Amino acid sequence: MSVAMSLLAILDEGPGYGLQLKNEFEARTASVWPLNVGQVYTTLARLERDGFVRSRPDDGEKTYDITPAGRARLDAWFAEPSQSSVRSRDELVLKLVMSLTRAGVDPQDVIQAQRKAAVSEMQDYTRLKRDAGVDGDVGWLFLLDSLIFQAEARVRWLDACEARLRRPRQKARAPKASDAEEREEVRG
Amino acid sequence: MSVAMSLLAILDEGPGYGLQLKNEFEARTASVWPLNVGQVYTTLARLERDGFVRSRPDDGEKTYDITPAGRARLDAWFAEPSQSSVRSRDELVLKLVMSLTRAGVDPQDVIQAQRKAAVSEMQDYTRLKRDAGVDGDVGWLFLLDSLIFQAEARVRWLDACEARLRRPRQKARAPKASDAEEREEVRG
DNA sequence: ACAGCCATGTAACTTGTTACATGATTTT
DNA sequence: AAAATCATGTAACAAGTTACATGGCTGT
Repeated sequence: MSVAMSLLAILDEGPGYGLQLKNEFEARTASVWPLNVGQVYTTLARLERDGFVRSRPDDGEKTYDITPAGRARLDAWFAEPSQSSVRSRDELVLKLVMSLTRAGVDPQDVIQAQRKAAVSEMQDYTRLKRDAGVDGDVGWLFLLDSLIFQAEARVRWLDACEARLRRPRQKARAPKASDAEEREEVRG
Repeated sequence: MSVAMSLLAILDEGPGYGLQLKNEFEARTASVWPLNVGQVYTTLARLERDGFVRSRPDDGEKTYDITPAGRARLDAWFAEPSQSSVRSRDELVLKLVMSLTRAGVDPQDVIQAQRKAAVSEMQDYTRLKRDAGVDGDVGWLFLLDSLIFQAEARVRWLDACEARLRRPRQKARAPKASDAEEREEVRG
């Protein structure tokens, strides 16, 4: 959905064609989120199918225009709250939760490996931000900040998990709906 | 992928069948991430196709076992870093970036609407955490913490964006490939 | 008998994604 | 002429998701 709505948003600023849209998109995300050209065409076809854009064969390029319905859809998109939780199950969280009951895997190891990756990510983005400076493109700075904030939150979350694992003050509560009775205890 | 790997992780603790796996999964995510039963069956079929599980027709239920290949795949999954940036383009970031160049939409409004939603999310999860207490299920607490940390990061990111918009110290750099020349100035 | 749950499954669809084919124009 | 770039497109697949069909068993 995000890609479709982004293309729609670009088209709302004026008509455009396939490759041009790809370049616009990547210019705004500065290649952190590369976009395969093929996907632009498939997405445009789906947008046209749904009546959000209309194609107009020009010279060599096939130009697309946004329709009133497309504009309405775009308005709705901008107004909608983007729920972080619902959007998709967080892979890392599932990984860690699942590691808790897995024999042979120490959750602490998982935490440390993921922490290392997150810190490294954070450093990369921080470096990019330093290169961009304070007078860079606003959109690009927003994107970088988001990546940094998210990575930082991730590191802090991993630290909190690690701390909680180190002092298991709880009485090893029996699992709620599970019927696995001889569940293995997490080794410290 | 996350769902498939999670089911595989549950199966690694012992054989199981469809509905049971669904219940196990939901018990561990306490219904924050509900899982349609149908998806369990489609996912199991795909896992079997790929040789990660093997089915064994029992009485009424069809029991599944993890295979050595499945165990290997699981090991790899636990070892892999979960990259936050690559996993998927962040919808909210795209929304905000795209709103920057959109006539008729004030990025500040987008920010405020999203901030409100994020704060509300945070409060919901914080309430849930308070109810869970410090001696609750570890996995459940991990999940809640993650949701809280992510929502908090989101709020702080939105605040940072808002602050940056309010003091446009930069010389309103011309957009790279865009041809929108009369860009509206953000109102303070 | 009927309501309700347990249990399995499938057809259909969405979004994302890539590998590949094709032709036109431009550069070397 | 060969290589590169521009431009469009398609077939195919992965993963997620849901609505619906089907059958068995249990309690009232």
